[in-house]
Amino acid sequence: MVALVDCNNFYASCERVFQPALMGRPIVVLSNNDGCVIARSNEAKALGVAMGAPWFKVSRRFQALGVQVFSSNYALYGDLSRRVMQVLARFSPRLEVYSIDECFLDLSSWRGDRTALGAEIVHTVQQWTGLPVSVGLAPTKTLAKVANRMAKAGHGAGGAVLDWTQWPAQRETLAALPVEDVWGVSTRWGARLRQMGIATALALAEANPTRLRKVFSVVLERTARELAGQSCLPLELVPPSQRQIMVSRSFGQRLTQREELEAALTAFAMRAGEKLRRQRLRTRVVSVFVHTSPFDRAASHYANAATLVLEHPTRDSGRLVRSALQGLGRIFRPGLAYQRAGVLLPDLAPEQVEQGVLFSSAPGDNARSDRLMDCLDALNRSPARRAVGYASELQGHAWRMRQRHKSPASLSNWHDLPIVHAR
DNA sequence: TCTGGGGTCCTAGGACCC
DNA sequence: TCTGGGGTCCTAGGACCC
Repeated sequence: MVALVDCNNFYASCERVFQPALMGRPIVVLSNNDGCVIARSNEAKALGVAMGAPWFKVSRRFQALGVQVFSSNYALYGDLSRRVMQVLARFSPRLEVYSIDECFLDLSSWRGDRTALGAEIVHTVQQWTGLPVSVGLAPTKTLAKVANRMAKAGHGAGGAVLDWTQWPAQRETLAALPVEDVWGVSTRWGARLRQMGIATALALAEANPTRLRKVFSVVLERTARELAGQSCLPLELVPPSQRQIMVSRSFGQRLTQREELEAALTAFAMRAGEKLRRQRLRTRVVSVFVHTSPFDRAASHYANAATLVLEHPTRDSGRLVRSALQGLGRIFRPGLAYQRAGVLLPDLAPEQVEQGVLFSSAPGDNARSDRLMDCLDALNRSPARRAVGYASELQGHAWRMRQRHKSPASLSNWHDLPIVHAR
């Protein structure tokens, strides 16, 4: 038995925690660079704001309707997410943090009233973090997703809680659920399934699993079996080690100068190094990519990547920066308007095990480099954020993203701490 | 003027091994 | 006329997730 706890309209709800006056009002949160709509409050959904809509195209219309807009504030969302997960861990030590706003809990050993437990989870998270959540209970993860969806729609017996095993209208619910709304089925597979006459979750649950595996893959077969009540996706209680690290951004404006791109890639490589070291990993490969905007009509689209295989795995930001700039040298074409770039570390290894190299001339990371990196990380940790870096980052700042509607970092910056006045 | 940023898994095919 | 049978590893591409 598994519970899926999912925060309602997470980013929008986070913005309300420190601005309660926004309760009941339509809110949207934008992607980096204030590009697209990536989260909407229920009120904004009701007004017809589409998920993924380019904000510059629809902002006039919706701001006239009173929609409040926010740039994304991941410092805030990440901190609130951590707090929610801490609360949930009190209810079951066996949990899988599935995403920034979702968590699966193993309740198979819970003997009490499950709906009551769900209601207590909803109440506690609300009271301790200020965030609304919904709970779906079911024998499989995929069905827990369905149950959560029903709970959010207000069908649950306990308000925001729905126990699938107690739900009298299972078949009707699955029959009314479009197949592409099932977890693990998106538009492409949905279209192909419809061609096969499988248009609803019920039809998928009753489809022949072997045929699904043959036509699609074992992934869809599992989804179908899960819908039919057979658990195929175990809880991942221990998060597996990360396989790759990526840092990439769209620029605040188009870049044409190589030095500007170098500045951006320096910052990205630095950030990648921080992520690498936080997880106690090294990388053997540094890949760098740039591209122009696919939406720019004037010029033809250019996208390219360069991959550098290092002689020794490294966790040294200096090495990452040098490799990234070297890679850029291979793919930079003058005269283009670059819109985005990134650094990818696709081949990670644990920090402490290192494969030796038989014919090696270059030195790998040494104790001195390790100490330097630890020192760098210590200096750059909050509150002295971004205290020390590499000089090539100073060659330009035009790449930095637009964030015209950002709320304060109320939980992660002393200067942004809310002040409560008492009388 | 302006269109996000991360990740994962699976499969097929090619290269290699004995 | 005719040329085996079993493996592994790696990568690219395509799908999915939030």
